[in-house]
Amino acid sequence: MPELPEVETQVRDLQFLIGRKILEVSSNTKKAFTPRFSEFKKRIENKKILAIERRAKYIIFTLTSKLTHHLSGGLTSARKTQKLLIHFRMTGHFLISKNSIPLEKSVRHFFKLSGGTWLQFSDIRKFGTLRLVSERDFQNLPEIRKLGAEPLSKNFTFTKFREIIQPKTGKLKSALLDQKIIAGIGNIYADEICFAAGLHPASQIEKLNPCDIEKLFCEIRNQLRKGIRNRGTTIGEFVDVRGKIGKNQNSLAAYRRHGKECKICGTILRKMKISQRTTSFCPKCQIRK
DNA sequence: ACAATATCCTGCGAGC
DNA sequence: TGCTCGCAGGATATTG
Repeated sequence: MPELPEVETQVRDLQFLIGRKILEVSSNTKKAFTPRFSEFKKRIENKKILAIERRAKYIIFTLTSKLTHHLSGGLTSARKTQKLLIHFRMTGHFLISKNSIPLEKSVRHFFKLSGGTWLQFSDIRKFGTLRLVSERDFQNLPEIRKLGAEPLSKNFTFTKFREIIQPKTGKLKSALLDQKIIAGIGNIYADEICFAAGLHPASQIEKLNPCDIEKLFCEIRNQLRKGIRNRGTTIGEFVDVRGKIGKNQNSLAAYRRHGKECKICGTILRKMKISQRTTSFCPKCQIRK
């Protein structure tokens, strides 16, 4: 499932589309759009892509919105921007093509761009969402406002992390998955972070000591960076915009490895449910606090 | 105020 | 072989 590293991999590869115009959009899964597809289409066509960025697991396209105003002096044109907000949820990803032939069976939406390029949105489970909002509405979107710290940003320091994690209670993995605390971590990287930090995913946060917090801080960043370096984790369907699978699945130590030997001590990894998510861990290497 | 549960959806692997 | 069933899961809406 696309988490921060997978979304980041796609965003970096899509940068060459900046400056292009969205000529036409079509879809066979119109439910995914906000506002409704007909309105979305009207508002997005003939707009230029100004920026492509990531926030948490969202891809944010900044688009031009050319408006004409009748002012006292005559006809002038004013520029405003709007944002296209995309969430891959479980199985979404973009693919680049030179024509409109679907590259995968599960391609749901097509964006015809200037320069003879098509952007295809593939999504097996149809959970992905595409939302177009004005710049002003974007600033007020609750799902964006509520997002927690960006773990790879400069201002995510150890002090900052300690401040946001210390007052929390409950299980460690639940906190790692909570987008309101730290944004971008999903089930794969949550298991990997707990394993690398040597902490049991069901540990109570309030029982973690300063050393545990520091290990966690380091491993949040290490594991996410490693995921990006490896161009994502492919378990099932994730590929980059050229259709190439990632490499991070080859070096996972915990995620979905229950029943297999621990790469450090050889103990058989166990599994349990935490926050409705399957969680794999080493009962010997990962201390439960 | 919070936590637990249902919801969306398709593909895959297990079991018979 | 071919069916059914359970499971996988991010975020949100709903219920307790």
